[in-house]
Amino acid sequence: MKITAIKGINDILPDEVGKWQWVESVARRIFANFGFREIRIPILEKTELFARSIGESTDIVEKEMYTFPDRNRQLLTLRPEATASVVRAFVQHQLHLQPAMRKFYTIGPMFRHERPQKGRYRQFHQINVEAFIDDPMIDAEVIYLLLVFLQELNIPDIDLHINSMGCVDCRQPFRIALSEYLAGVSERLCQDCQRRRLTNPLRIFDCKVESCRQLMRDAPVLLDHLCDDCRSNFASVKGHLKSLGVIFTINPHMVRGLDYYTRTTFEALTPHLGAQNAVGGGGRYDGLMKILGGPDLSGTGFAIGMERLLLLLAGKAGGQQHPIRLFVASLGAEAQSRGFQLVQELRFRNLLVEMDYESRSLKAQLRRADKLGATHVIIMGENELAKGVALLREMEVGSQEEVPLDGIVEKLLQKFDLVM
RNA sequence: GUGGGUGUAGCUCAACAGGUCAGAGCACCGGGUUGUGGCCCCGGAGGCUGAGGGUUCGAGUCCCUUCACUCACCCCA
Repeated sequence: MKITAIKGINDILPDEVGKWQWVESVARRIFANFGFREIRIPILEKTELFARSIGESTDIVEKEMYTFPDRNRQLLTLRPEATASVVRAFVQHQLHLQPAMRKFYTIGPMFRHERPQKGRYRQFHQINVEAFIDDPMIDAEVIYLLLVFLQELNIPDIDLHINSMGCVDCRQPFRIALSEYLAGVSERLCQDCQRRRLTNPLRIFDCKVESCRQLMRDAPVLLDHLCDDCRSNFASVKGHLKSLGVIFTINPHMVRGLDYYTRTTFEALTPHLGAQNAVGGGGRYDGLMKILGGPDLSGTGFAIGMERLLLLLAGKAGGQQHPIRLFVASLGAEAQSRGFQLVQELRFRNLLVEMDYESRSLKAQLRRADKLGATHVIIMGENELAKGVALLREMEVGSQEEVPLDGIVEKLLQKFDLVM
């Protein structure tokens, strides 16, 4: 029985890594322009952190977390999302005392024990952005940043949906109104929604069953029940978005999976992800930091699914491996040893060089050099060694010239413009 | 957790209704040039056809079990 990777937890092979690095570098560049600073948070946290932040009765906490006791019998969890950790770190290090430290991003793996499918894996990667500033302007900025980033990557057909989830004050009366409505139509809901009605009524807005959708068309909507503060806050966010030329759809039925969202929520949707439709999503969370024992600062953030992003990028060129520049081919033990030394010295001097470690035919070595994309090859055999030279072959044209071994390193560095 | 699809060489896939069916292309290795790449030609290596059991004279092909992958439901990035 061969040991394989765990279901839904995949290797990223060298040929794909270029794309990952490219996406990450674009993210770092743009986020930096927007004043966000990278923060690196642990992959493992105390289970309590997620239970308290995400919400005890969410699917994530109830059945999707990788949770286990460590050797001291403390319950630990592989993070299913990043926001809780960023907030925890912010609170733990008292970063609110440094007013210039309010905007963060982080990139890394998350874990959820779900059945894998297209665009959904048990270990998946997110790019997260969080800003702890209480102003509708920051909501608009964060949304704008998400769109700018996706645009920079040339992701096609992105549709931005926004909604407001209100605050504790307006959500409570609304829940009651919704529950009353649902109780009235309960028998006409699908099986799943019958269950949702009691566990998470808001989710019924997400149901794909046509009959449920019809019923929900007449259901009360949170947007109509916003309190004055929330209403004007939402208006302000929309105003700022418009001022930035952002095109959006107000989707009063959009529901997000984590309990901590308040007021502004948003998703970047695409039709190209199979059963999935969100590449990125996020929103504002008012009470989270206080729940986690910190100051009462609100936050706004989003998460982008890396794998989903890469699916949308598939087929497009993205970050190639640097082709090597020089290949050193040698014939005979003596020459091979000299070649080995030459290769290491050139590498030390910052040149991308490769060689063949099995003593193969010159033909085989040149073939390898070609495969690796070398523009030049040094050929060293007994004949050359005896004359105290090496051959420098230009692959493109197939010409070669003799180069004295004496001072060959400097000569090559000059050739590749690497002399200091 | 539930349902559908698929499992044949490293990769992508063939093999009519069970009977030379274990193959092709790419990749890999070697030769064509006693020491010279890409194109071309020739050759080679590589698979107990996911695993186990059953039906049959005979199974990659049919049946059962199991595992894996995949898509979808659920849920979410």
